[in-house]
Amino acid sequence: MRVVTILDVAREAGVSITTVSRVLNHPDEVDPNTAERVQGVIRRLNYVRNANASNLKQRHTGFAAVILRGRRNLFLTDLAEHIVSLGRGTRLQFLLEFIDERADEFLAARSLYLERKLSGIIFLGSNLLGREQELKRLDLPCVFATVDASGLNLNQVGSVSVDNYRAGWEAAEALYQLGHRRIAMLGYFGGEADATGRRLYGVRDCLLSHGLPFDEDLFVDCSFTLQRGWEAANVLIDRRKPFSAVIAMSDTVAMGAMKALHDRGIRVPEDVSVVGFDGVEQGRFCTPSLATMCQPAQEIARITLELLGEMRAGKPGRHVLLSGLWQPGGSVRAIATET
Amino acid sequence: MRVVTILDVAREAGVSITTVSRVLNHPDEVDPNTAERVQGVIRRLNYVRNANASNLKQRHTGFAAVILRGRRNLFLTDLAEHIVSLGRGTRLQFLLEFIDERADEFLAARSLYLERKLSGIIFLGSNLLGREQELKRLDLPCVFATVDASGLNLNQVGSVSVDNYRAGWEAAEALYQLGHRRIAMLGYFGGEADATGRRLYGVRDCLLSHGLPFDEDLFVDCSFTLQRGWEAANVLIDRRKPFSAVIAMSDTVAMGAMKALHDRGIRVPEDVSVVGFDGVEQGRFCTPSLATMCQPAQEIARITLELLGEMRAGKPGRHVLLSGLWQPGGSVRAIATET
DNA sequence: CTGAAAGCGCTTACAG
DNA sequence: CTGAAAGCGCTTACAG
Repeated sequence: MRVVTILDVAREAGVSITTVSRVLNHPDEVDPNTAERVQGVIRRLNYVRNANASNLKQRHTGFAAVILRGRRNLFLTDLAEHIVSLGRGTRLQFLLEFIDERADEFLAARSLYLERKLSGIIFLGSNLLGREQELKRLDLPCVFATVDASGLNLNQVGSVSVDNYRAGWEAAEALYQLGHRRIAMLGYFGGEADATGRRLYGVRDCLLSHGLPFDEDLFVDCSFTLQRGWEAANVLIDRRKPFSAVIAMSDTVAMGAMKALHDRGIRVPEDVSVVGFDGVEQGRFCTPSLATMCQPAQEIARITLELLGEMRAGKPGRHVLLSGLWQPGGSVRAIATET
Repeated sequence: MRVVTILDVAREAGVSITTVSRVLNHPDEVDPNTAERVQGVIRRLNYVRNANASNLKQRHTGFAAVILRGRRNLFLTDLAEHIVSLGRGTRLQFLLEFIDERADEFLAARSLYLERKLSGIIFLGSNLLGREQELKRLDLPCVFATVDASGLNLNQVGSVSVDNYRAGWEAAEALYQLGHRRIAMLGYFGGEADATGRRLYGVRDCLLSHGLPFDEDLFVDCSFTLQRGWEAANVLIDRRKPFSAVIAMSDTVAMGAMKALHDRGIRVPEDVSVVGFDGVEQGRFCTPSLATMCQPAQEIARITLELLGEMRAGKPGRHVLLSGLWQPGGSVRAIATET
């Protein structure tokens, strides 16, 4: 396959390669007529710039890694897809890495960095707890999507996430308003620096604010797969403590739990209401449809790229907090207030 | 951060850059003592080769693209994940591209190739129909996963897929044996060169072999998302032609259809049995669980990498056919044979 | 076994 | 607004 280069375009358009390059990189510095003619030739010849040559000059690799922790997490997969797709327009190419939910994402980041000389890293579903040193060592623009990293206060770090604490609170409040008092929780207590940990704190504090105690027996720790959600709900049921609602820290877990409830002859929402977190498409197609606290995936993806771009341009990282959006669903119902 | 180049290493080791390059690429062509000394300097200086410069000169870049057509196709996403994960051990790095289900994957492949000088392409969910010329033009190792490309007979092309025709036949046969005679189909008639097209032919021919006519009214064309499956099932219901079972050409479509049936007050499996295709995890957590014809994702991923490796080593492409595996589920039931 | 030199395709500071 | 020329960091055919 004969490869079309910038020289072919230049010859065909009767200009120098400098001008062609300018049309590509700084179109406003070129005479509009010339630019148009060159563009025409580019299209006609199907010219595609050689990224290797381009990046060689510009002294960067044009690669950013997207490290996705939690292979089976529908929301993160979705988010990754949005990011990769949005990135197509830009000069960045994304290397998508899937790592295990409880694997070390900083280790993965570091070896990728050395291998590929990345110009940025995007972390999806990371847990920041006690990792400040590792992060500092990385020394390149990092964006955390879905986790608030403002606590770290590093220049090369930005983040975008929903206000997980508030979102957790609001989800619990929604159930409280519907009359629920015995609310079980399925999730992972990752602590203050963890997205889902914050959700749990939000839920707990909402309940406490209403004078409801945090009941250990109504909490089951689980990681974020359908299978684990199913298992966790079974554990919960086996404890034989009454509950009228379940808040799962992700839709995937919620869907696994719905299945478990059904398998045990417990009806949703007649016997138990179920609430998820994330707003994945699958939840809307469950039976009953899953009520959930949505994270705006599109917007998170867009802002992630924006933040990465800013840091690559030398600006300090920012930390963006978005609101969760409550999505009603058939999986919850109002009940007579429990005593 | 000062970047260490091959020149720094050369100076430090007291040799030419040619020799350093040789140590990197053809160590056996260098005097062992020299090689060792250079290696020492490389380590001491933490030299990492600039991939852009290297790739600019070299034939193969160490990058292969995975082009996933059908963003919302759970099975393909799963498969992509397996491939990327398996690839971690090898020298290949995968660039994952998501393109729209009915977009042109060869166009995407071509521009990625030109931009990044790929050393291979993996197509997930491709439709080969009439694309032989485009494929030939690509002129680099290509593997089609989930589509049988043996009909093309190109040296640089390999494929691995389940025997979709047979799998379609067997799914239909399973329903036939349970007494079903009026079997509706949801999917996309992509023709002989399309994975799901073959499934549909298999279903049709199985029905014909039992003397059942192919009824246009019981077929609805739809692409592979939950939403489209939901819509297609509604179209089907609106036609008011009786049917006792639905075969969907993917689990995603089947799950959308189950929701639609439920929304319209039609019970699964009491009123209608539903069968999917793929074997995604979500199907097992549906209510009722989805009976489906599984594709072995792990194995497809493994063989895909194997085939790519073989072709990069100069061997001709092979075409591997696997068997689909029938997975029973609560979404089907036996009925009294219709007349 | 080793090195000087050409060149991969592009970008940009400089001169006009 | 445009072009000639230097150079990004590497690989390899060629000569020694």
